[in-house]
Amino acid sequence: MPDKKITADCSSCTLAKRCLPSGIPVTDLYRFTNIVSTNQTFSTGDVLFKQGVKAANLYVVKTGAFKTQIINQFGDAHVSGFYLSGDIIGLESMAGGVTLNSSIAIEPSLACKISYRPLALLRREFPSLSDLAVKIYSQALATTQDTQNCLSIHSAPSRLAQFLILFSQRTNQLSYQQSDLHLNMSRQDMASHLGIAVETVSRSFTKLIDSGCITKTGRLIQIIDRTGLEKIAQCSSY
Amino acid sequence: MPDKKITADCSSCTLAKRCLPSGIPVTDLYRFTNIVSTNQTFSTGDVLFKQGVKAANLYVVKTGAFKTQIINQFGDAHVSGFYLSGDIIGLESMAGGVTLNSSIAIEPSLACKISYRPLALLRREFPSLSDLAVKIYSQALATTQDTQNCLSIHSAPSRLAQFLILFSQRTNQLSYQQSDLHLNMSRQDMASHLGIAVETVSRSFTKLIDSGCITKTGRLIQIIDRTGLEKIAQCSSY
DNA sequence: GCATAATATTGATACAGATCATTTCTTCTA
DNA sequence: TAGAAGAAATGATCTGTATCAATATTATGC
Repeated sequence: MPDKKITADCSSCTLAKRCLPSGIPVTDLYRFTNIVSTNQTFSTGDVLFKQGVKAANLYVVKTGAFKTQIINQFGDAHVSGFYLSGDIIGLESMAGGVTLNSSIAIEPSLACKISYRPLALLRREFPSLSDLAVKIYSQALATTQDTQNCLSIHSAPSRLAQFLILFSQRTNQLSYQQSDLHLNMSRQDMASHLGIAVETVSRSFTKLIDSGCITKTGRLIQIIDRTGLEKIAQCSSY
Repeated sequence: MPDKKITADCSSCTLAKRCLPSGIPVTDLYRFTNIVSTNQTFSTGDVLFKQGVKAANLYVVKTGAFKTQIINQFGDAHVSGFYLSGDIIGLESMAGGVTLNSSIAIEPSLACKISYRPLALLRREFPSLSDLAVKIYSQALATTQDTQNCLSIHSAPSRLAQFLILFSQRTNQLSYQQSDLHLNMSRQDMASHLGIAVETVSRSFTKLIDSGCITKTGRLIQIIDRTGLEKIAQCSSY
């Protein structure tokens, strides 16, 4: 019974404690695993969903990373967010019925797909799942506020510094002092997300390195002086 | 029994259809009115809640307008959002237990206060209220994404144009083509929210007026050429 | 209705970052 | 491993916006 094996995966998943199953009593977990398609594989550039189509699913990132982007009428894309292990994609389109953005894998990734409808039914049945939903949404809102705050910072190096701080907080939630971070996204994606030119991203990296706050080898960043980085991030924000 | 009169207010409220009561069966509405402090009055500058204190309440704007702002360690304030009639304030702090921003009235206003705790109990009891919560959160996320998108626009006039479009969509949800809009906030607040200098806000207004897209008398804006305004908004966004 | 303060606009200048061009580095494939 | 294609960094120039200063307009209290 290979099917059962796949859908029964949630109980042994390393993310289970942070993910939606934590909202369901262990004895009823099978109810949840029935509505999940676990561990779907995505290569870099693969699309989870396109902007403007019927919104039908949530995706939980298991490994790897995704971005969401919004494309306006002139075809300009803006990267609205990055999603890492444990993050949930598709929350903002649940009410409207139409996807507000596209979601794309930015490295080889695994994600679990959950349909809106059966999830809503489960939520109605299990109050603890309803509580979890509110908690997840509340945190998602807090995260977008952080991002928004970051975008309101003026100088490019400050904005990049703030981005690195936020990113390191998200990737190293367990050990805040962990200083290594792997930037999964291209400079192009970072530039779009931060609202600055690609070249300016590079130059800003150079400045952060010269100031002695970070080191960089490829896409691997090491934060040497977190306090210094925070000082740079706090300059010239409205 | 004046107390009863006040708490029984929701059934006759003009916002009831958009507000939380719509998630509760009419026959049980009294359960909801019991946990609401309706029509609390606020003068310009009055504070709903301060950043960094215990988060305990949601506020629904009945009339008037509020802003939320985040203050960093250096005392720089960033206006993260504006809240108008029907909007709900305090959603993002529900999970963490601590307020992530301050909320301040920007004109004489009325707001209804709802405590988190009893609301959560009601939500567990009424699945339709749980559905509504998800819908409200989803829409709130969509709104912040709009804002974020706006902040990623480069040129100041484009950003202002986009802000005006979004603002008019929010204030005139019923009649999209309505072209009058009253900007409740000061130039300072707009500047902070848009991440540009106050002077640049003024200059950008002048440009929008010169281009023939809008007219302006004080804080009252009239959109003359919506298509033109949208074109300006779409220029030079990443 | 006037005086004062607060808010908003306009002007002049300097600088940060966009843009285009070029070089260096990295990654992928044969 | 070499070569090609892509991504990232660096350089030079020019434009847009921040900043500081001054003026105009709108609100507010007496």
